[in-house]
Amino acid sequence: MTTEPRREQLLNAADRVVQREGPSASMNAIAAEAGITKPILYRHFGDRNGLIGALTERHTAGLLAAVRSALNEPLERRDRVEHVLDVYLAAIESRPQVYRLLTHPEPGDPTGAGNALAPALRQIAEEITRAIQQQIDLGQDGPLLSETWGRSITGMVLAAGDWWLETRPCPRARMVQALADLLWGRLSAAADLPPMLAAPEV
Amino acid sequence: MTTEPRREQLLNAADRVVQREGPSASMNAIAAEAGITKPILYRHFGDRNGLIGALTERHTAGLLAAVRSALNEPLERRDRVEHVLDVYLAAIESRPQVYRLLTHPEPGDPTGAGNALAPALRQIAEEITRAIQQQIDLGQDGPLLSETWGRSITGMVLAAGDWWLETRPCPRARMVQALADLLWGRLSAAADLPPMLAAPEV
DNA sequence: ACTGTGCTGTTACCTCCGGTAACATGGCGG
DNA sequence: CCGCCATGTTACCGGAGGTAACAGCACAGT
Repeated sequence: MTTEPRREQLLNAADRVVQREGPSASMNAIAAEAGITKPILYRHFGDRNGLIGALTERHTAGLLAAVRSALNEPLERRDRVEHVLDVYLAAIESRPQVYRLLTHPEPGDPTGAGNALAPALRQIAEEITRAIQQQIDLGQDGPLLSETWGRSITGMVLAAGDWWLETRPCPRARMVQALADLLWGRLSAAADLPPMLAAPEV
Repeated sequence: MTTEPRREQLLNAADRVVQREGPSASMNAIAAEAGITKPILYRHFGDRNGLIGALTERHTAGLLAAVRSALNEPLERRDRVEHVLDVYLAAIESRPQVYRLLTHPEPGDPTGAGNALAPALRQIAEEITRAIQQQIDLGQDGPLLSETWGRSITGMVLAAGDWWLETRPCPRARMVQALADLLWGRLSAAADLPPMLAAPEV
């Protein structure tokens, strides 16, 4: 009963084919990779969402634990935030396909049809919310702000991380700085630029 | 040649059925709504992505123009940012289904397979980048920061907006404040809370 | 008046997907 | 020896996106 070895084998096969073909891999492909046929997969996982869910749960644990631990590191606040950002970026950098599975749930999901955030990201958002709530004094607006910010920061880092992975505009450390600077209000602190009155010629 | 009226009719039908059934509406359903059959749709739009693309382009224009104009409003920086946030939230509030279509491109898209941001959002991100670049003095890091922040802010507002639409935790104006506060570095400015040594026992 | 051209529309089909029903094995405890 | 249960199979269903081939119809040009 400890971990149901057959299930693990099937998940390993699914993992391989997802790494190779991306999250839209078909059930047939996964079954073939496992050397069997579809109905067995359905017996073990119910439906496709069950399989993908089991697959993501596997990887979510690690990412979530890493982020959570980073959120509780005993550092100055800025350093802690940078540490969290670095942990996330390092994670998605090390295994892009896996992270893509976690962060971009492809299929038409009838359950909660409009979620921007995949389950793994929702958990991260909740973790951030919790950390804000118990580490930072935001007065009576605390609950609303921390919830909003948890989602916001998650979405922000998701989008930024995707873009960074695609285009690699700078090393990771610099990206961490750029994101932390944004959260630290550098957007509001910087000086104005004189308005462009007309497009300069040439 | 001016606007190809037949195409417009078909897009109107597609619009109706998407409003009703969400972005995963089938080609058959759209054809039926238009009172015709599938091959005509394919003659006009090539494939499903073509149809959805044409449909989104229609609505993207409005949203993009609204955001762009808000970004160039002659206000104090904080007020300008709040204005942009309010414009976006008001837009997604007024027609959620349409904006779900714009912001969450459901299908397995082989083109640029990992984008967190739909085309409409990519354009918004670029708009924000441009605004930052020509309004704010960020020194030599300007280009990198503005690009990063453009994507980041877009992702942040996307995630926050989705969550807000789903759960409606507060009126729009308050949400605008919460997001602007985050961008203004309130996360870094707030006081520490004393560390919880152990879970209180009630 | 005839014919070509181009758009409108149809029916019928293909492939592939997620998912299921029904049946065939093989090991293992009573 | 007998169930029992998990393993595996083939064959199918409904519905998705997409295509081929054919049928009207309207309007130009000769």
